[in-house]
Amino acid sequence: MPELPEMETYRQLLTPLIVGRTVSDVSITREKSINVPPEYFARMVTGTRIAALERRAKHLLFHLDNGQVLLLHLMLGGSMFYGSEAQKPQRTTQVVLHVGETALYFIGLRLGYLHLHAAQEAERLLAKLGPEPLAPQFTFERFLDVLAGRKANLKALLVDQSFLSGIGNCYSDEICFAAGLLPARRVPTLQPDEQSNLYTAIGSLLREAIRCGGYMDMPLYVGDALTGGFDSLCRVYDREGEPCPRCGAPIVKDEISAKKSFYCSVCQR
DNA sequence: AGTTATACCCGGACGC
DNA sequence: TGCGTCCGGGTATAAC
Repeated sequence: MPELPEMETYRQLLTPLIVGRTVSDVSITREKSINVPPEYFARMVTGTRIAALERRAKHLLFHLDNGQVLLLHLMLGGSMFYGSEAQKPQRTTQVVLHVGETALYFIGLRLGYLHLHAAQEAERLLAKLGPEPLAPQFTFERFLDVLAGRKANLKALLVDQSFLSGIGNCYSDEICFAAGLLPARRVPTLQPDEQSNLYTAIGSLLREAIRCGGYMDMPLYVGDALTGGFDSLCRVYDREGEPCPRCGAPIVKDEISAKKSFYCSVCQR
């Protein structure tokens, strides 16, 4: 499921391909994936220029030059493909934005969506998101501020979008492993050095994952060599029974706060 | 206020 | 192979 690094990878790869270009046509094959009548959606989007592409947590915002924004959330299983009809993978698409000869295909939007909003409205909808973990303003002091008073375990905390935005099930486990902390550890039990390790792990893990193109398996376009590079670098996520890369003990799969969780019971305390 | 339960949705995994 | 069943997962919302 796309999390912050996957959406950031999309943003980086997609920006030179579509920003500044005009949407020549729109196809909608699943009305539930959008939030307005298809005719209205098509009328508002067709002919507009994509002025900017912005990532906010796990969302991508397509800023149109008419003041409207396409707000994308891929949720589970959603993905995008950019290319020609012939190159497109054999998957049903829910929405297509045609850009000249090529098109941006939105695939696997089940719970995911591509919603049309006025820029101000999109802003309002995103207002409850917690801080961006990679923003320069997100200092260790700020981290301690948002940590204060929390009683939850690390798993529940890290995936809580109002605490920090952009982290999901995979990276919460990878962050806990990098910090040497069990996902079931509760915030009030964290020692000062553990708080510091956690903060450092959040930044380093997310940055590494972005550098490697995230862990999504489907390339954005033919010849895309970046997307998915982090998949083979995941230390614990979805690696039940495999040896811990640090100590060799088998990775444990557990359920914490109703979330699937993977960790090393030797390296993480 | 913070934490937990539930609905949403359907591709894909699984069983027969 | 083919059909049926069921699960997973992030988020909004409701309920403790």
